[in-house]
Amino acid sequence: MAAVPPPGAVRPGGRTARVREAVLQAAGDTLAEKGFSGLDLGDIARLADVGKTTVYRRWGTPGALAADLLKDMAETSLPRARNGSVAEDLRDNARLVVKTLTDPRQGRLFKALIAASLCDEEAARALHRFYAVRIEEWSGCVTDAIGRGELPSGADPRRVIAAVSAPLYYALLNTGEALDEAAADRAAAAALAAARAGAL
Amino acid sequence: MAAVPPPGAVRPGGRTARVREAVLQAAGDTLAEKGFSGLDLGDIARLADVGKTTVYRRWGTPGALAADLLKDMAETSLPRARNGSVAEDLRDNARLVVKTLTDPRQGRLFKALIAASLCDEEAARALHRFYAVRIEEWSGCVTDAIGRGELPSGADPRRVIAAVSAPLYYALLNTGEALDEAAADRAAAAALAAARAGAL
DNA sequence: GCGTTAAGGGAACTGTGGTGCCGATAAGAG
DNA sequence: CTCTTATCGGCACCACAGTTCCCTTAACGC
Repeated sequence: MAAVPPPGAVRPGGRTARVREAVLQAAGDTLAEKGFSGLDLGDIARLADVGKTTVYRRWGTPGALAADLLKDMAETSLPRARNGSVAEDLRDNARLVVKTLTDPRQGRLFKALIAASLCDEEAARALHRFYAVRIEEWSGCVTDAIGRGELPSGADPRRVIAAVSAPLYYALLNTGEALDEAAADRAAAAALAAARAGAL
Repeated sequence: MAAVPPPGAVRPGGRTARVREAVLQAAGDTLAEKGFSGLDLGDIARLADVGKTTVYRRWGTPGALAADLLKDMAETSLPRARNGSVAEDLRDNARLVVKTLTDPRQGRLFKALIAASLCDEEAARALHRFYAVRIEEWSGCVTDAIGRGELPSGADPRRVIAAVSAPLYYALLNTGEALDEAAADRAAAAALAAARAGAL
């Protein structure tokens, strides 16, 4: 059982890195444009101007490619808000989520990545990791609020942040309802009310 | 522009109906077992003991087949709870959702159908319709509660019901967190607190 | 630099998912 | 019951996604 290193792991620099970058770029564009079911590795190779064999060897399946894209996305982080009040911080978070999900490219990309996570176990792990990172980044807002006495000390920071996003994703995925600023503000207010009541 | 009726629409009875039933049954089984990406129309034909040509002619794509399954599912409705208190009704709803999503067959099936809705426009419409129906069925709990004075009259029944499910689906799809009875009770309590505070 | 070999890329091959064709069967109108 | 024709189903066909083979290029350890 000699551990066979996956292709690209031994000499990850130079050309290998350039290939990965070009492929992930093409994958993001294609996912945003055609969705997960339109992610064909042959197309990606042509679009990234890379050998078809290379794409099949390094990624193998659309799911694995989506998973790698998610790993890449999890590394670039956005700074959270620091308004000095939870109400405003949560509202900013909700509006950011809505802005992302309604953006023509980002919204379609996120849908496609969720689809990927539902079709591929590896992509699912990468997606969960991605959201864990994003939630962690914003949970400081809640920790600070507890410190300021704005929220009960029993409140779970990650659950509060998750509670803000949840209804927005539910609208996106399940009901298909419109995502606008009013929806964002409602989501933030609901999460805040639940947190204040000690339900989170 | 003579409207060409889709195959199966002119003589929907007898054999045609039996074929549809067998195909939808096979589609449900396959979606639950292999997910949306494993939904191959050729396999379905073999499993349902039906001509391959027939499946391709009537449904054409995995997405359209999933959409038809969703239409079928939207027709069979489950009765809502009537405990006499919103808190209990919402808790029952949350527990039902968790029970469904953690059931080995149902949980996988729902994931697969959501994946289908993210890959196919028609399946997306069918899924949104499905949830609209399910939410409508339970919104009576909230309407009744408003009548009893348990909730402010401004509360939107469908939004309250959606708020119960949202964190559970968020856990299922985005974070991958465990779905247990505690999570259900928390979701119900949070929705209730938000509704009482007038945030919904 | 140099040499080793990991990684890339071109081209030919193949299994199979999806289609077209056409005769067989039975739904539904009268 | 009879007739019309919608729908089913078997078979042959084909385009192409995914693989294999092997040569070329360039990482990176020394």
